[in-house]
Amino acid sequence: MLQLQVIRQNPEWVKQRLAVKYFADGNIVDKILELDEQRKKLQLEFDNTQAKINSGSKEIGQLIAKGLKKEAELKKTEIAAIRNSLDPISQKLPVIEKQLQDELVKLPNLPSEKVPVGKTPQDNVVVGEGGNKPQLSSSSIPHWELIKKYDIVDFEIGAKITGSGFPLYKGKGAKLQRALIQYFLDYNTAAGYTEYLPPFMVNETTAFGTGQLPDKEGQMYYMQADNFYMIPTSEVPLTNIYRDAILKETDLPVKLTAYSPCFRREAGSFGKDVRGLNRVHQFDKVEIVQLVHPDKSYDVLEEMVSHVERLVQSLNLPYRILKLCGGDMSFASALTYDFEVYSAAQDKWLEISSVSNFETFQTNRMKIRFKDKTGKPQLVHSLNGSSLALPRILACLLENNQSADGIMIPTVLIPYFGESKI
RNA sequence: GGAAAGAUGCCGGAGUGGUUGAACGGGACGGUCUCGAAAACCGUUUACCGACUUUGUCGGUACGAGGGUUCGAAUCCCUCUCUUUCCGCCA
Repeated sequence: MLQLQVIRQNPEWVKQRLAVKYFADGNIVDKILELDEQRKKLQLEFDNTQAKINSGSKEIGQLIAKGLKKEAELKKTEIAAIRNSLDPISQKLPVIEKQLQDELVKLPNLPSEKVPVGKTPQDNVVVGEGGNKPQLSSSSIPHWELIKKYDIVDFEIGAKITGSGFPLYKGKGAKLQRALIQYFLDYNTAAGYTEYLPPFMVNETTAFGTGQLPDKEGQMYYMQADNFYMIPTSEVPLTNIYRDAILKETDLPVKLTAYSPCFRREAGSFGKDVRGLNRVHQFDKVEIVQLVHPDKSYDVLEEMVSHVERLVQSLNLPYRILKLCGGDMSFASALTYDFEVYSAAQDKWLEISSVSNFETFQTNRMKIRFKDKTGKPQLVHSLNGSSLALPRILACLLENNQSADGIMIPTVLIPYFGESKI
């Protein structure tokens, strides 16, 4: 959620920045300013009337204390009349406030000045790459065939148990997941991130805090009986740990990491992009989150990108880093880098991490603040990134490392996996 | 799932209708003292909204959340949420 203050101060600039994200409805900005004016006017009226009631009530108390019953009764009817005049205001005020809020949450975050102009994924800018694309033999096969060959992931039984898109990992497949999770977590904690294991279901307030609600209900699994949502990423519970908190400046940066399964309905996805492990309803991911001083968030973003880059490098996968253009960015982000690994048997780049700076967009919703040097509370900046998402990593490992001898496990994973190949 | 108790400021904890934004204690911060520190003493210490003569003054809101009674509610009533203890069930 954008800060009202920012919109007030420079509405035209806000509209310009929104246009970079191809958010066309600039009228919302004007509507917000208008509602804000109305709200202020009502607020003033309310405050003044309430002040009269408060001082009048105090007088009544004093009159009663002096035993001046008659005068007190007189005053009572006087105040009651003022009270009645307050009713229409106190009914109208929350309505306007709600309208203002409803408009405010419709606006996406403003893209940073660093965001490349562009509308589609073709306009994203490659800012880094590494690793070598493997030369596979003609007999090489895609991962959805490899998992059958080695009997390590079973989609049919997953579908039998739950439905399509719920893979069942088996044997060495299951163990490799565990190895990857543990390796990723160890890597993150070694860099100073505190490990958490959060709840996998969250309430409405929490889902609102990170921007999943409103409007993205359809992407989350929902437990009607309890009004809970299955988390689409552990970013949601992790960032909400600090909802409504006022931190000390010396507490920053706050660095959090967690493993969790992620649940996504992926309503509307279809076609060959969803084959095998490319797109599933439940997958495992290790996430990193940071809450930082506003002056430092863009440095921290770069630091998180290189943190993830070193992790990808350690797995010996060919990768590239994209800076997303305005049109391809998510609702809440101010600047996003995507990591993609090259899946050789599919001849395709697969997204395995997305690292973003949200500036105050999330923290304004959650009211995560710190006290600056003057003692005033100020919103912190929030950032997060995948470090890393597992299924596509697995797909690439299987495809790129296939050989006549089996699938070769990257050296860094051998201590966790216990073997050098599948 | 059943029963009981409870939810107050950074923390502990008073407060059952009228200067209580909140006693008392602790913490934190500032000061005095000291070579320095401890102790002692003095002082300060919430957030949000708004107005203005905008490093300040004033008004409003907030004692789990929402609603109600009243001239006036932390205090009375209703609903909900959460916590603790006991019982039941259970990995």
